[in-house]
Amino acid sequence: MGSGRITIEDVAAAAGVSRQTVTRAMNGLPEISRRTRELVLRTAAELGYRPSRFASNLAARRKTRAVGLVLGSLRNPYYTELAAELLDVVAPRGWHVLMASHEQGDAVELVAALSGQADAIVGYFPGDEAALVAAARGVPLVQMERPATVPGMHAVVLDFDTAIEALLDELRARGARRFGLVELAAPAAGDGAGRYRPTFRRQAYERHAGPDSAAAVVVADESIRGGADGLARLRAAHPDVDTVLVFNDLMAMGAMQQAQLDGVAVPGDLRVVGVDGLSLGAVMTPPLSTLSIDRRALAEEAAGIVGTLLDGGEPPPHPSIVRTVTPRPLWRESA
Amino acid sequence: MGSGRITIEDVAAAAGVSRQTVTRAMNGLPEISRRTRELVLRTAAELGYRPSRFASNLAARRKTRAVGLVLGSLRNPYYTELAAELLDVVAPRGWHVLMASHEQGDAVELVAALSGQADAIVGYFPGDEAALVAAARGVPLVQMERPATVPGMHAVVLDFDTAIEALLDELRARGARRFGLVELAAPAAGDGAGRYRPTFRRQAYERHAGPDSAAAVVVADESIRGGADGLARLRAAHPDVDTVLVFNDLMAMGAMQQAQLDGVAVPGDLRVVGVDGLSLGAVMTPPLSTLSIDRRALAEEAAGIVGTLLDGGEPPPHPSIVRTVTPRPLWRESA
DNA sequence: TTGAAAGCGCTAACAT
DNA sequence: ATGTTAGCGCTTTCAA
Repeated sequence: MGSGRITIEDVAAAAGVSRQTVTRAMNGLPEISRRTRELVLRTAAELGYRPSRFASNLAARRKTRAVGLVLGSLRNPYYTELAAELLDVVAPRGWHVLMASHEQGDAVELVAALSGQADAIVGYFPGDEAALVAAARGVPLVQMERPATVPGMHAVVLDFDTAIEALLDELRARGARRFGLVELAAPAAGDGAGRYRPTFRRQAYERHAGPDSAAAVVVADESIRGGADGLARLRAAHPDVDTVLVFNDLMAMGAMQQAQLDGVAVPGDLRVVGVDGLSLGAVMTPPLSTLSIDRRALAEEAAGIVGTLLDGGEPPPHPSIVRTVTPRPLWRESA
Repeated sequence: MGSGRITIEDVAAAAGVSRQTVTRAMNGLPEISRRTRELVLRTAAELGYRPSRFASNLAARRKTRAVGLVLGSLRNPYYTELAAELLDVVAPRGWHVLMASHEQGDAVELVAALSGQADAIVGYFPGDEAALVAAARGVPLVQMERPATVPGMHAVVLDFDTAIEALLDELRARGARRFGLVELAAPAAGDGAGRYRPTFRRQAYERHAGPDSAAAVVVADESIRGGADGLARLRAAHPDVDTVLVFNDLMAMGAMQQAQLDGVAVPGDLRVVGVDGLSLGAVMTPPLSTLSIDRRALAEEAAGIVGTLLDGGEPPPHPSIVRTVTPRPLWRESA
């Protein structure tokens, strides 16, 4: 007895029909009688037959598309809301989405693993771009929030320079005099662990916050706790800060929590502004003002790039495609 | 000129080597000289060659596994935290995860689509089980929070009866006299739209809340707004309710918001308890007490079932496997 | 170190 | 309504 898997051939033999008839029954094709269809389906079920998805996709005319999505963490609503948007955007095109997060490994490892199952990979890839492209083995990569610098890498970037300049201007108009920033710390583990590099958000902040405020920066972990902790350290070092920009909304929630704990009135004593535009921010007390990133636009741009690459008719190699999305302030009550 | 895709054959021809040599170069196998490897890699890049994932997976000895995950919505942190746990659980086994949500279509449609790309599908499947199993075409289904009643369907269920009885007892000990429930409304669209069926949570509530409280139930949408709205209606109809159980934490957040808006002190005037155990609940004011569902356990049980089915050595058909997880109260400050 | 032959398991034309 | 013949594009023996 062959010990391998049960194939279409086994079913055909058991049912006393041809392979083709089994295909017709399994896939609900029309050219088959009710009787034989049911016979085939029954014997397939009895044998526990399961079509090989690789074989059927290889033989089939229409290949189904799949895109890999690499996120920082599924525990940060920013990423999951982005994932939600991407699903919404690609579902109508019939694309599948394979999910992965940095919590499971190096970006390079994730890309290598996904490259065997996806036709394109989009998301956040910290690390060396050349290494990423090599790991992708020809599968196109679309990177978020960082420009593409090598062939095979494409990008959707965020224009924080424009956005943060406008944000700070408006905050000044609302009375802000002394800014502070709770910036993202270097990742503790994985790719590039411990190697801190100023984020684009910080760079934009330092360019526009004014000389007094540019130095009022602390780094903190990407979590609610991290934000709380960061605010405490910021206020200890810079008691005169009256307006704080926090790296993202999750951390800003922690900062607001800390402010409340310390008896600091928001926005009376301290204006707090996050970045992301999470809908959850509206449930805070007071509701969180934020520099909102249009996740739908990000998802659409990324999907657009993938579409161009995969279905654009142009044969590879393709020059890097880069699109830009500009965040916009969402004024609620914390600033 | 053939207008089809670029195959390994094209690369082999262009590089003047055999197909096999191209495979060796692309996959980083040892038995090849540096020179030819680089030659092959270069010409592959120039031609824009991308290996067919279907062909390579079909031919390869080691088949990679993929599990489909069907969730209600990626905009509800409960589901995304569950997804995070599932990723953590399956990543060490090298399984891929294909994501889908009810926002993109009927459970039956989603299952049909995923069945072509996944080796098993787990998650939430409202709708007729027989139809789901038929749509899965032999791919095993593992359903959450609903027992399996047909072959091909397996399940991880939640013991709300035990959990809610214990919860209500403890609430009584804390002074609760009159309970109310904000229950989930029927979905507005998709599968089974408009057809309301009492949830297991409601059934358990009605069994244990006592005759006076069993009737104090309103239904509301699965969203923050829905929860706010639900609490308003509950209090209008049953002003004497002093303790409210809300279908999930997301809705409970809305309820807490509404209470604050109406000047109702929590937990002084009204105890509020959610269900899920979201970490975000800790950031509310006051922090949300909740009947916590152990998402890690859910994910582990589901993955365990899939493992048994796929790698258990037993040939299909398999009898339905059902495992149980019991939610436990997580006392914070809202009750 | 490289090449030739033989599948992997299925679907798509074309018969019949 | 059913069977037959060719592939799909790659990896794996095995031989050179």
